[in-house]
Amino acid sequence: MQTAKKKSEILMELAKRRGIFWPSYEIYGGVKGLLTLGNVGFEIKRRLENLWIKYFVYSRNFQIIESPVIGPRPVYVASGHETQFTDKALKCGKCGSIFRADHLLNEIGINIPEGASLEYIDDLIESKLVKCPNCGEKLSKSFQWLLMFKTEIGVGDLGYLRPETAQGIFTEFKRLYVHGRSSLPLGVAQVGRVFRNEISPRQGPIRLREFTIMEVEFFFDPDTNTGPSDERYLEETIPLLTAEDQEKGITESRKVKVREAIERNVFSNNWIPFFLVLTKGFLEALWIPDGAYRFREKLPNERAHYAKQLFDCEVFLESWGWTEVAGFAYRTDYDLSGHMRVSGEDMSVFISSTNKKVVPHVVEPSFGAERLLYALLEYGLRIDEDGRTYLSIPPYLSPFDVSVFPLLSKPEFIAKAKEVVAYLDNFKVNFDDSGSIGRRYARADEIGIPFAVTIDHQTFSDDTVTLRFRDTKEQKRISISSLPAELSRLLSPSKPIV
RNA sequence: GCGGCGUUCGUCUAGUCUGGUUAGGACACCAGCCUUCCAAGCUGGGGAUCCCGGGUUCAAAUCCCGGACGCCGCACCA
Repeated sequence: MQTAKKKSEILMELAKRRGIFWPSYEIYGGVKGLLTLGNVGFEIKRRLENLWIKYFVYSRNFQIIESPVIGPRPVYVASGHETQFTDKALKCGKCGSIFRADHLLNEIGINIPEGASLEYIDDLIESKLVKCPNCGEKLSKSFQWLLMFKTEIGVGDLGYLRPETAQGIFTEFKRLYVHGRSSLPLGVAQVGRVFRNEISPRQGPIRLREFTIMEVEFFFDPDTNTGPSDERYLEETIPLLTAEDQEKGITESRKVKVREAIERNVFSNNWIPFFLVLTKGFLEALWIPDGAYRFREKLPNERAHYAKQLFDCEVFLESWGWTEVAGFAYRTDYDLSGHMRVSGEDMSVFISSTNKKVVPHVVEPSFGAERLLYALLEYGLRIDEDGRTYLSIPPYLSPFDVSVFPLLSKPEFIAKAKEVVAYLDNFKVNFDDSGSIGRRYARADEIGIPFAVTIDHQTFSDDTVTLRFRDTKEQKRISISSLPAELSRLLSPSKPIV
């Protein structure tokens, strides 16, 4: 635990020092929950997003779109966020403690209905003589804490910054369905910034007020689209912690075969386990080790308002324990039906095989990019015996493809190195000619650059260079002309397992 | 929001209790020399309104008050 603490501190220090990420607006004192990604962090995150797109969009032949960050109020009335994505809170006038109204009333055996008004709560507090549990004083009138950021569109029209990218897909469903050749199932993805006005964000890069979500809205007809036709996912094993297990007091996940879990009716539909298996392969491609992640079913009281069933993908982080990096929600037809009701547009589609109109159901895999970035870095961070710190992250996620160094900082070496840089113009190259060669390797290792090409004396006689590997420090000789092919091979990402 | 602790060059930190010279160091960085492979060496250099605001004092990094931010606990976490 002592060394574990140390590791996360080293990582945070490295992140600031080398330009991965740091708290935003520091010259104005900083703002909680806002993060700036530096030159190195930007590239790693962008490559992480690209890998996600490869796994969750291209490999499935899904659509990907980009919708506005700002939405007019009715969108978030229809989605239920305006009333549900909110906490009704009570403040003690004396000691200043804040309580969630529903929790406080629950403790004295009163269940308040969903969406109860503030007046209703105030009446209950008044009539039941509920006092502050901390100091016993009178509680103030209840107030609403909305987790969405409010804004104004034009003059006077209330809008919200999106708390998820999903509504930008649901609202466009009719057109997206046509673009998808009017057939189900239909997957539409989006990667983008979302905003949540947390009361008190903590945990550095883990809990942010503005962050990046990568999500798929997968639309299907529950009667006819019962699961993927390619059944390879059924044979895969995943670390699973079900709600049923948790209710029995079990806290450890179990490795279960998907086919067997389905037979035990663990999942409300087969698309959820399919996405869990796809995610397993994605985490492996991030080099998150086996045993460091699990899929935990959320208990009914932990679920978002729109979810009938919800699994979290949790990664174990040294500083924060099991941390949610992705959620898999069965949203049913909740969202499309909500938009039908509020907008008056018909969101149902015709299924020819059953000759019926249905409002499609939705399964939503949703990933937090910054949390995955942090997990990637934490599991990549290595500190060896002589104190060398380096990031052992997958080559295809590193901030540069390759370094090119002159062995000596002499003009002829530098000139030759620059020739090689120019030759490798299909790669993102880190060129560095300052300090000793060892120092340059160390600097490159620290931000996870997987390979280094060094121009040495022999280069001048036979046009070969050394190719050094970050994780092993080993080197091999290779001709300059075969570098592009060799690097391409080394940098190619792993493929989805299903 | 509450309570406790903290915030000093890019980074880590000494100094704060006990107010008093140019706020010291390490690493990093820059220039030059040296150097045929893993944070080497030599010389030189730049770099800190001591988180912000106010107060006490002849004098504040240091003491007091308020705020911001961070960590820990409480609460919260769609």
